[in-house]
Amino acid sequence: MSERPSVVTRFAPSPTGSLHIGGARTALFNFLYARHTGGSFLLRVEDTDRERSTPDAVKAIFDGLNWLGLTSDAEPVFQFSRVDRHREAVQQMFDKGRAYRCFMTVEELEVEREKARAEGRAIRSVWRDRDPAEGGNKPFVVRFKGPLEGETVVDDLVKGPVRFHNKELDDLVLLRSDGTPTYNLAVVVDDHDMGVTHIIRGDDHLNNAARQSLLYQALDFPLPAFGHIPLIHGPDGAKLSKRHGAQAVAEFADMGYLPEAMRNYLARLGWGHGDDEIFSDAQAVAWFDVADVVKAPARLDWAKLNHINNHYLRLADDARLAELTLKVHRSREVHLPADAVERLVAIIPLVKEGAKTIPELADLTIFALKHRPLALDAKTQQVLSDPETHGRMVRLAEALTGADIWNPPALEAFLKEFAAQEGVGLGKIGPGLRGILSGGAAAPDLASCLTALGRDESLGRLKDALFKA
RNA sequence: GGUCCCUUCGUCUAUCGGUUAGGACACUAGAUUUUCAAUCUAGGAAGAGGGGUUCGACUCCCCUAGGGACUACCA
Repeated sequence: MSERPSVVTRFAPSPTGSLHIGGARTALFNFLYARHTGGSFLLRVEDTDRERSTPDAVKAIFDGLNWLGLTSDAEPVFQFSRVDRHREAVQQMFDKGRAYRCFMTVEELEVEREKARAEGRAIRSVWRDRDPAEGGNKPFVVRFKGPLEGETVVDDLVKGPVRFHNKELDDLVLLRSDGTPTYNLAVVVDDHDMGVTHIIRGDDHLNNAARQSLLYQALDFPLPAFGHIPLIHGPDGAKLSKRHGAQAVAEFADMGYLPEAMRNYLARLGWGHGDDEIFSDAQAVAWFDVADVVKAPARLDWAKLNHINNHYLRLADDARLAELTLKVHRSREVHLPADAVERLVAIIPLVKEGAKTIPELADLTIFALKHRPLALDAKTQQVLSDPETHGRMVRLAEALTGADIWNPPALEAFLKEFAAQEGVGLGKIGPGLRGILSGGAAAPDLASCLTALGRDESLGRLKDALFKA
């Protein structure tokens, strides 16, 4: 039937730091496009720079991708392990007269660089047409012998056709003087060998795409499709950096954002499907196409991320949120009761609509984890110091003791009824009761508070506050 | 400096020659109210500027301005 090879995309980070959200979005787009087309998504670690690549960075990147659920369909390829293959490719180019040894010293290179810039052209080595024997035993790099005329067109999936004059494209270093392959050579050979059909990456590589296209031609490799997506900027429009709050996906995780929320937000940043704002992973897969990616860079918008995270917090399983929230309480060194998890599972569904992140969920649940007797805040103490209010609270506690109505609607009705009996509005009861139950911390509505705390804990807190000493 | 990319409300975006330029977040006002939220209703808010092409441009072309990437023996 169809002879068209299936789509293969890849994410190819260099392990020199953490996984940034820009990279994460690139990975996401590659992942979505692969899933959308029924193809596969691969991972390659570009570790040819031995100086800067670290195992910690590799781990950080893998952790980030796993957290986001962007797992590759095959074992990750480590680029450095493929040096022999890279050298082999260079040999092929030598055989075809498409590569040459360049014995320029760094000083000579510097002079040529200046000259080329002044003349408005790309760097060319005098060794292009010289006999390598003249170089003797001096150190050399291997350069690509690029075409001097004509043009190279990168038919980009998102930017459209982009034309480059070949004379503007310099003779790339293929092999360094120590014999190791450079990035431009390695990507081309690896993408070809891995069967990559669609290269979706940041548009900081758009210029490289032209140079790499030349390498594909020289190697007789079929040209893949390119899709260069814009970078993500900070809220002020400048390149995203530390001062914008966060850039590593691990930081977003620590700040209490859910991976599914990040996926939705990141997908919507620089790509859209009509008016759809919130959508499932399945919908993203069904709808995504690189061709629909927006051409202009997008800015990170914390408010919108918060909004989306709030949405997914509402959908999330309460036990899962309880675990996440518990971690935050632990990190805050809260003295936790033995049944903390149970308490959290009970209270989270009542407060999560008001939370944007996990730390906020911690703020909203701390009242339920307090140990009796609670320390009451100044405001509550003041409210209770009023004899009338104090008396009313005592009557409420007594009435509550006799009632067997521990569910929100019944308790709500009960409180209203009690207020009516007392001849006052809820405003005369709410602040005091709330303060007693929460100690002054944020808490949901009263009926929910009572329900979540449970009869014993609720009555206990009332007793502590009203009958102490 | 050179090459290349980009430019619709504050932000993310829809529009693919004919719309009162739509939606979302944010914001403002009101409603609700026992805290903080949440929720509901209403509202303000955009085609960088200038030339063309066309009966008709946000949409196509050119110029200008602004932003960005690349210009490494980094990736």
